[in-house]
Amino acid sequence: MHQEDLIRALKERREVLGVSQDHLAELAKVGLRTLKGIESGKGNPTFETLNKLAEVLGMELKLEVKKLTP
Amino acid sequence: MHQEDLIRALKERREVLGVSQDHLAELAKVGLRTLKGIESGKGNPTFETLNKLAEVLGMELKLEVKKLTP
DNA sequence: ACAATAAGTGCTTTATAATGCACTATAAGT
DNA sequence: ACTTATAGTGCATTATAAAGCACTTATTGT
Repeated sequence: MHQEDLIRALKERREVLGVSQDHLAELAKVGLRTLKGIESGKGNPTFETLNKLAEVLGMELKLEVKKLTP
Repeated sequence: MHQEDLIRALKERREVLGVSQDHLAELAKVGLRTLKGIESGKGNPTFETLNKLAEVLGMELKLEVKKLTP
């Protein structure tokens, strides 16, 4: 999953849940500026930051061996 | 996936492939010190660093909506 | 026991993620 | 047109990830 895709997934999930950046940042205990930066494609978030956001959004980060695409 | 689990998965995959930290760091274009730090549980890697390592190890990072565990 | 390979640690520097604040831009509703 | 809410941007500071270097443990093979 490339960075853009991951960010898109994050943002879409937030929007589906009808949560504002403001509110999400608060719930996930992430700086609002940080969340704004991530969603607007700037920067390179840390695992911890992504995990905090994912948690609140009912998502999870996974690291898996790639399946063959037959 | 918690940070420890993700790191364990990374390390196990490297060992299964029989690749040294040295070699993996070189292939993934990640500093050796950085990889050592990550595998020994220190720090909080960025998405980019994890992705570079995952790529070389034939793995991928995913962000998914959590499935219900019934 | 020794040598060789791999993994882990302490210290330092450099690059940059995280954060807050103030501002602008856009959209949605009245 | 004017609020109101939400999203995005610039700038500065602080915290910390990334990196290199030198060194210390394991671990493995002879």
